Order: sequence, then structure tokens, then C-alpha cells
Amino acid sequence: MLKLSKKVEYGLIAIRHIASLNNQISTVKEISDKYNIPNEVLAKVMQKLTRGKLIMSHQGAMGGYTLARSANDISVMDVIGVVEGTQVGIAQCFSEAPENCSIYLNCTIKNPLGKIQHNLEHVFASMKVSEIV
Amino acid sequence: MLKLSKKVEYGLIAIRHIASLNNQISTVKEISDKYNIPNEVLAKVMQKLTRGKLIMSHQGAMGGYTLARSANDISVMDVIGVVEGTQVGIAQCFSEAPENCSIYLNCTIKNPLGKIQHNLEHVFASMKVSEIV
DNA sequence: ATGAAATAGGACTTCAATAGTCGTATTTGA
DNA sequence: TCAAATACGACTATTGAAGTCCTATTTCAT
Repeated sequence: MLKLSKKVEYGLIAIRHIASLNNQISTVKEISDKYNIPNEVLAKVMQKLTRGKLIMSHQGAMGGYTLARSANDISVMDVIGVVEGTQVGIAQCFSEAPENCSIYLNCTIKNPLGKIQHNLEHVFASMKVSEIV
Repeated sequence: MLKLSKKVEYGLIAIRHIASLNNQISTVKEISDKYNIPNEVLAKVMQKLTRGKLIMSHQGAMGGYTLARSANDISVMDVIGVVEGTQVGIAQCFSEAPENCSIYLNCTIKNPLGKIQHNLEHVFASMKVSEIV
């Protein structure tokens, strides 16, 4: 509960890695070996980060990945959003259609949870990759 | 990901309910009916809240639950801790033995995640049930 | 040209956590 | 002594997370 997924962790580690090497091109193999991350899992994460325009891919031999933006313009929130592909919501009504929640109609904690949600977003958005390097 | 469990939500709703009735004794049936919460699930949550000394049980006919502390002395963090029975940790290394994590040794994001973790705890600890009533 | 190194991405399996159900025992007020 | 309430263990179903496997495509270097 309230745990980041491994995918998000892997994404953060990978982006930090590239940033720490001054945006030098890095491969999935290099990163997955160095940090003991399953190769195929990291590969998929990198593909998502590419589609989300946080990193850029360079295909073919001698290819790999570089950052698509400066490290101080990539937040933990960005990585979460791109890797998970959905909005973070601490309750169902913040991440999908509110009516889906079985208790939505009589729920008395929507507003306070909304406040908490807002604060959490701020925490994740204000931590930039540049602080992690 | 990063979602509160239904149990925690139910616990918050129940505690808020009791607080909003000026700590009048309330039953599981009354609460589960009013908020459309499965009876047995709520019952178990109430038992945990009792063991965690956030509420007090009154057994037997005419029994039910009352708060064990004033509403401004119960935080969302308290409810999470008692209902989940474990520490909240946004990464494995914060909620269980760090060595269990497959990437612990080479992990480069422990410190920044620790900072985020600390901020999250603050967010949850500073929201009191008295603000929800 | 061709082969090796790299990204792209779909399909599948495994495992653990969440959510809910069922059954029974115990307590206590009227 | 019965009904209304809490106490609690055992079970099932569903979902999501994590990882594996396989194949296609791109591109550099020889």
C-alpha cells in the first residue's frame, strides 16, 4: 500500500544514471547489469519513458538512450506518470470514474483525501532528477 | 500504485462518523448500512482500530464503538498504521529488511526516496480526523 | 551485403496483496 | 434466556505487480 512500483524505481535509476554521465548515450544492458535490474523489464520501462518524451532512443548498433530534457526539468512525478500511464490517485475516485467506487455516493472523506492527494502530488513534483544525481 | 486500501478508507469513514455524532456509541451495522460498506469487512477494521486503541469497543447488546481519543488527536497516519499493521514505505527498503530488495546494494535512489517518504509521512500525520468531521 | 548490437513490443506466467465471504464463539442488556 | 452486538479465524476470488519469452526492426561496422 502506498508503494512505488519497481518499474518506477527502475525508471528513476535509469534516468539518474544517464544524467550522472552527462547525458552520454547508455544502453539497457549497461544499466540493467550495473543495477541488477531484469533486462527485459528495464527495456519496457525505457520504451515507455521514450514514448513519454522524457528520454530519447537511438536505435541500432551503438544505440541507446539519452535524456530528452535537462535533469532539472524531469520530476519524480513525471516519471511516475509516464511509467504507470495513469494518474496517481490515493483513492479510486481520483484515478478513475468516481461512480466506479462502491461507496462514492455516501463517501464523507472525498474532500480531505483530495487535500492529501494534492499535497502528495506537490511532494513528487518538486523532487527533480537533478537532485538525485 | 500509491493507493490507500479500502480498509483504511472504511476506518477513516467510521471514525469520522463517530466523531461527527459527538462520540455517541455507534454500531458496525449502523455504519456499514449508512455508507454501503460490507458488514464483515468493516467489523474487522473496527476490531483492528480497537486493538490499536484508536476506538473503544462496548460488547454485548446495546454495544458498539466510541472514540478512545479526541478527534484532533487521531491522524490519518494513525489510522493507516493501525489498520495496515505495518509501516508505510514507498519503497521496499523502508517497510521491510532492506536486504530483501533485489537492487538494494547498487540502489542510487534510496536517499531521495527517503526524503520523499519523510514528506509523505508529514502529509498523512498532519491531517487529523477533526478536520474531516 | 551481412551479421552483431541495439531498440520495439506483444503474449504469457507467476506470485502476492486486496477485497470480500462464511462460520462460529463470546459478551451483555432487557 | 434470547437477541443484539463484538471477536476472530479460515477461506475464496480478483486484481495488479513483476518477471519471462519470443520475434521484429533498426543501424553500425566489417
